[in-house]
Amino acid sequence: MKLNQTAYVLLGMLSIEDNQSGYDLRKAVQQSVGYFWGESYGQIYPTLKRMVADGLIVPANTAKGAKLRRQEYSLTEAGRDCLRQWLALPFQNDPPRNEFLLKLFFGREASPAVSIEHIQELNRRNKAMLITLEGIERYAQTNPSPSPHLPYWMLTLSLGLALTRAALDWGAAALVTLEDAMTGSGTPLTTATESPEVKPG
Amino acid sequence: MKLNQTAYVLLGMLSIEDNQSGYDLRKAVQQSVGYFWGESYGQIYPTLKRMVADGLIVPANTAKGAKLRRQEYSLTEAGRDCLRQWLALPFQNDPPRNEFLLKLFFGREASPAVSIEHIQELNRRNKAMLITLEGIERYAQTNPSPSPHLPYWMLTLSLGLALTRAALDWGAAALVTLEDAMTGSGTPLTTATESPEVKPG
DNA sequence: CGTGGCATGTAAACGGTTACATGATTTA
DNA sequence: TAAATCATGTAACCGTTTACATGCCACG
Repeated sequence: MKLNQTAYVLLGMLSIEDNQSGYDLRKAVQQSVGYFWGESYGQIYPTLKRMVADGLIVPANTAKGAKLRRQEYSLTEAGRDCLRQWLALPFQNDPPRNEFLLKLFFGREASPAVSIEHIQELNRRNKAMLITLEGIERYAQTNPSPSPHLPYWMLTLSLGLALTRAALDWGAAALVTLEDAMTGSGTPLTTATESPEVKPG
Repeated sequence: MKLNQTAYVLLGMLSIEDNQSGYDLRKAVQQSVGYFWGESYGQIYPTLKRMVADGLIVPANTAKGAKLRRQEYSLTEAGRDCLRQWLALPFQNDPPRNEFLLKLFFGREASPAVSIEHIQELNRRNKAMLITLEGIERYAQTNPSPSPHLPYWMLTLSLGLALTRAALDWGAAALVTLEDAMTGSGTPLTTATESPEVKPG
């Protein structure tokens, strides 16, 4: 019984809240771990079937209502055990692929304006991300929840905040570097014959 | 002619240094962009064939030596154009999948010791990464290269450094939080009723 | 009555990794 | 001569995304 990562996310989500449908789980993933994890229906539904076959979850009929044709699931003991075992395993470094950094690395082949635009776009995305994360942080602080999950959630949140802020700081400095080099007197970036100095600090 | 990302990496690498074989390119990728990009032979060799068929690169015989049976390639004008067009396109946010954060998010289901161990492991990996990146930085500063690529390379390097340092700072603080909560008097982590404060600055 | 959200699912295609197979050359 | 590295390639497999298909329900 070898599972894919999707299965573990679903187990985790069901460990937080039971009796969720595939649709619910997709939303839950998006709204909670969405900024560092994604799942698609094409992955979720087949995986749920498989997890039922493996005895990790059981179909559970909606107690109240049951208006729509929807299938909810809940964890079995085996499912909870499986989740715990997976949690204790060392985490894998996801195969790192950062298209932004790749384009920046090859930036010399294009006009400096291209790299500048990419950095500005990165800054825009990071600013939006920061606003989102700060909103969550504010919400958590003003609506103190007694959930035992909260400390862990706040830790993931604070890493997100720290990385986003660090990237924004870098972005501001990088723009200055590139724009200086672009408008600089003797050493335009694309035909540099001397190595421009990267100032430490 | 729709290309995969691998093709663009290879174009970029050949734009930096011409006449490289599949083997060379793999090494070049590992040694330069390895900390944010990976490529395997199973991807590189078929892609090279395709790029030849598409006229983006041409097989070039080794001028000097040619001892080993190896096939080198060099960029065509079409290949260079193709690279430039791609560079100017907006970058995609890679589907973000961070298994470390996922396990931390579900941490409540395991013992706090499990999450602590994960953070310690993350810190170990980040420390190693920091040493590597700082080594590259030191090398670049003591061996000033006149390469016009250098400013771009240094930018990618400095982002790597900034993110790694931010993650290490977070890791130290997170350990304190978790260990405090673990040994704390009234509010063990698994039944926390107060949200731990995330100190700004 | 139409739109948008709820809800489930499948099929095709893709991109990528892994394992395997082969053999030459260099270095110890 | 053994081991490490150079060097190329293929086949199987996996996980994932995307597009497509279907249809119900609530609300305006």
